[in-house]
Amino acid sequence: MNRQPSQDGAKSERHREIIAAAMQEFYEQGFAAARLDAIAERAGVAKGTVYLYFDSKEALFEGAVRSVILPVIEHIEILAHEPTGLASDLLKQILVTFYTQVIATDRRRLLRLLISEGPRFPNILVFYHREVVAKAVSVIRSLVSYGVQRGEFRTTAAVDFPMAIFGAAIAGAVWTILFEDIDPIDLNGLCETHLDIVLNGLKAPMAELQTPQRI
Amino acid sequence: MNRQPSQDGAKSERHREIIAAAMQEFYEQGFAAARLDAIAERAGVAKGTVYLYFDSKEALFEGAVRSVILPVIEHIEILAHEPTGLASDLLKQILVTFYTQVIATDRRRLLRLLISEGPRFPNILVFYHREVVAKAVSVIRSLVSYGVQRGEFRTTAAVDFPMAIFGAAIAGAVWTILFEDIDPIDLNGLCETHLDIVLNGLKAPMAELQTPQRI
Amino acid sequence: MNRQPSQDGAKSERHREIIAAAMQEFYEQGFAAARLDAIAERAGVAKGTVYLYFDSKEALFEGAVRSVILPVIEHIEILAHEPTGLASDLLKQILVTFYTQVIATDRRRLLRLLISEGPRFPNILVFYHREVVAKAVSVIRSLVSYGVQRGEFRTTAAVDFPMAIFGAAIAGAVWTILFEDIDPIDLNGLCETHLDIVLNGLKAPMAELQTPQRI
Amino acid sequence: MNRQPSQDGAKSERHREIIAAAMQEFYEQGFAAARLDAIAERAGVAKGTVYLYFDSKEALFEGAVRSVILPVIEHIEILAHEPTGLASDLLKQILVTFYTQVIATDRRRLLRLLISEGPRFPNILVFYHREVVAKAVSVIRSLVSYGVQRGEFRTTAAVDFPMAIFGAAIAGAVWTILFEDIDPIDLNGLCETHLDIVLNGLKAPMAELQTPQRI
DNA sequence: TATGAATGAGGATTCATTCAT
DNA sequence: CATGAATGAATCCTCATTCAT
Repeated sequence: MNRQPSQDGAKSERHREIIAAAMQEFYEQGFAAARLDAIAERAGVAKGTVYLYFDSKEALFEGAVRSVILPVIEHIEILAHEPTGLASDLLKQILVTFYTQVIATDRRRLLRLLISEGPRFPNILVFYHREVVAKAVSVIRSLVSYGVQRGEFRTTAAVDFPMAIFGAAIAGAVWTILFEDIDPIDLNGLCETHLDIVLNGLKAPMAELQTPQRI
Repeated sequence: MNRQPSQDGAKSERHREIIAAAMQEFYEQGFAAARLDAIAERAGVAKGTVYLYFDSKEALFEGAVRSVILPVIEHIEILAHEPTGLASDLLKQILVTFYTQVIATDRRRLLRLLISEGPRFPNILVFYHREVVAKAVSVIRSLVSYGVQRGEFRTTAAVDFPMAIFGAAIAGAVWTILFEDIDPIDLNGLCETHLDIVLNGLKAPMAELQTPQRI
Repeated sequence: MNRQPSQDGAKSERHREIIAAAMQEFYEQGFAAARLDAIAERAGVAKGTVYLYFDSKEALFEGAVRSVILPVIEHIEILAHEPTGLASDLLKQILVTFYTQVIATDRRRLLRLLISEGPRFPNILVFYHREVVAKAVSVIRSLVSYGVQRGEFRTTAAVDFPMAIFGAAIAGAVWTILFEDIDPIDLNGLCETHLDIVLNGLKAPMAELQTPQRI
Repeated sequence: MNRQPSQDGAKSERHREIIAAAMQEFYEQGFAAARLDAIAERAGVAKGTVYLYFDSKEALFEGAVRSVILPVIEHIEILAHEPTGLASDLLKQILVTFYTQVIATDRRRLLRLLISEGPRFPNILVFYHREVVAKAVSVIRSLVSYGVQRGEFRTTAAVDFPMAIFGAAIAGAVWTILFEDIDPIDLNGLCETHLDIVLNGLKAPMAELQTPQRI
C-alpha cells in the first residue's frame, strides 16, 4: 500500500495520469482532433505541464500508445510456452481470452487507434507488429502445427494463414468498434460459434473417433 | 444553402471530381487532417468552388462517403436473390468476390475511414449499417440457413453469428490496412484457407456422401 | 499616375503595406519581441493575411529587410562611377549624402536592426555586406586613391582602411540611435567637423598652395 | 521583494555567477530571446534560484549590464586627470587603449547589447550615457582643448564634436560586431590609420616645426 | 537559501469559411 | 458558376514566474 512512487523506476504518478488522460482523448477524438487543452484538463494539470513529460503532441501519442501496448506484450509472452494437452483446448483458451480480455474491454479501442493513425505513426505500427502481432500470430501457428502433429487437426494451409483461424475474433472487435451503439453483437455467442466452426473446420477426419477416448 | 448545381439527377462532372478528390484526401489523411486546399487542388478547382457543392467540410465528407457507398449497395442487392445450387459454392462465390473486389482493391480504405471517423459521423455509420452491412449479414445468414435446409451444412449457431463465417475476410482487410507495408499478406492464400476451414467447419457429417449424388 | 499595380512585376499594394508595417514593428521591438498581431494590425489586415505573403515571421523579417536594402543598393551604384573633379569635393558630397540621407532619416534604424539581429540572420548580413557595405567601402577606397593620384591627398594607409575616413559618420549614426532622446547630436555640425578633420588629415602638404590655383 | 542575499557589500559568489551567465546569454541571444532556463543552467543553479537574486528578467538584465559597466566607469575616471605632455600622445594613448581594451575584446559586445536593447531599457541608456559616454566625451573634449591651447592643434569645431575625433573607433567596433565572421578588419591597422588621419587633421599648421623640439 | 515541478498567459501558425469580383 | 484573397477562431507550444518542499 505504499503510495508515493514518484521517484525513478516507477514512472511518476503525474506521468501515468497524463497518459491515461491522453489515451481517453485520443480514443475519443483521434490524433488530429484531440486537443492538448482537453488532455491537460482531463489529467487535472495545466497545459504546460504536459510538455514537462512529452516533447510534443506526437511524442505524447507515441508514448501513450506504447505504454498501453506494453502490458499486452507481457500477456503474449505468457502464451508463448510449449503447448501441452489438447490443441483444441489450447486454441479455445486463447480465443476466449482474446474475446474476454481484449474485444470485450476498453482495449479494443487501441485497435481503432492503430487503424486510424497507423499511417501517421508508422513506427508505432512496426513496434506493435513486432512486439504483439507477430508473436500472437506465431503462437497460433505453433498451436495449429502442434494440433496437426498430434493428429488432432487436419493438415491445412492454416499453418501459413493463422488469420483463417482467429480472424473472426478481429472481425468481432471491428464490428463492436463500429456498431456497438447501433447493433451490438453478443460476443459470447460469437466466440462459441467461432470456436465451433473453426475447431470443426480443423478437426482431423478420425478425430471424432478419438475424442470419446479422451474422456 | 447548398444550391444543387444545375441539372437534375446527373450530378455534374465537377461534383464527381470534387468527391473523387475528397475521398483521396480523406483516405490519406483522415477527416481532421484533410485540408480543403488539398482537396480543391486535387480536384483542379478553387477552394471556394468546393463550397458551391457542399456546405461544409463535414457535409463534403458525408456526401463523398455516401456516394462511394452507393455502388456497394447495388452489389449487395444482386446477392440478395433466392439461392440455388450448392450452398458451399454460393458461399465461396461471395467470399471470393469480397476478397477480390473489396479487400484487394482501394475499397478497403473505406473500411478504415469508417472505423476512424465513425464516432464523428454516426449517421454515416447508421446508413452504412442499414444499407450495406445488415444486408450483407442477412445474405450470409440466409445462405447458411439454405445450406442447413439442404442438408449440406450442419446445424450450427452460425445462422445467428454469420461473422463466424466471413469474419476472417474482415480480419484480412484489417491486416492489409495496417501492415501492407510491413508484412503484407497473401490474400489469395488466405481466401482459400479461409474457405477450406469454414466450409469444413460447416459441412454436415454426411455431406461428403451426398455431394456425389448431386451430379 | 496609374495606380493599381496589384499585378505581377510590381509587388502588390498589400505586400508593401505589410512590409512597411513589419519594418516599423521590427524597428521598435526587434525581431524576437515583435508580434505578428501588431504587424497585421499596423498593416490593417488580419493575422492570417500576413501568411499569404510570407511563410513565417523569419521569412517576413528577411523579406522586409531585403526590400528595404534594395533602394540603398541602387543609391550605391550611382556613386560608383569614374571620379572627376576635386577628390575632396567628391568625398564631401558622399559624406553629406550619407549624413542627410541615411543618418538623419529613418534609414539609420536599419543599422540598429542589423546590429541586433545579425547573428540570427547571417545571410542578411552577408547580403548586406556584399551588396551595400563592400561597394560603399570600395567607392571610398577608389576616391582616396584618386585623390592621391591627383596629388590632392597624402599617401596614407587610408586606401586600405577607408573606415578611418568615414567612420565618424557611422559613429554619429550609432550615437543618434542610442541617445537621440537623451543627448541628441547636431548632425550638421558633426558632418562639417568630420569633413574638416578628415580632409585636413588627408590633404597633401602642398595642397594648400594648389587649391588657390583651382579658382 | 529582492532580498539582497545575506552579507553586505561583497556580492555573493552566486550573484556573480548568475550575472556572468546572464551576460553570456544576453550577448548571444539578446534580451527577448534569452531564456531564464539557459541562464540558470549556465550559472549552475536552478531556475528558481535566479529569482532569489533578481526580481525579474528585466531586473536581471539591468543588474547584469550595470555591473558590467561599473569597471568601465573606473577606467574612464582614470583618464579624467589633468593632461600633461603632448596632446597628440595623450590622444594616441586613449585611442589605442580603446582599440585594444574595448574593441578587440569581448567588451564590444556590450555596445551591441546597448544598441539592441536601448529602447527597452532607457534608464540603462541614461546611466551609461551619464557615467561612461558623457565622461569619455568630456575627456576627449578637454584633450582637444588642451591641444589647441598648447598650440599643438588647430582651432576646430572638434571641441564641440569630439566624435569627429574618435568616431572611427566606434565604427571599427560596429564593423567588427557585424562582420567579424564575414570580413574581419585589421584593428591595429585601422587604429594607426585612424590616428594618422586625425592627428594630421588636427595638427596646427606650424605643429610640424614644433614637434622636433619635443625631443 | 535552493530547488524544479507546475502554472498559464502569450504568441506563431493553420485552415475552414466567406465574399467581392 | 468560379475564383482566391482575406478572415479570425482555434490550437500547439514556449517560457517567465511562482511556490511547496
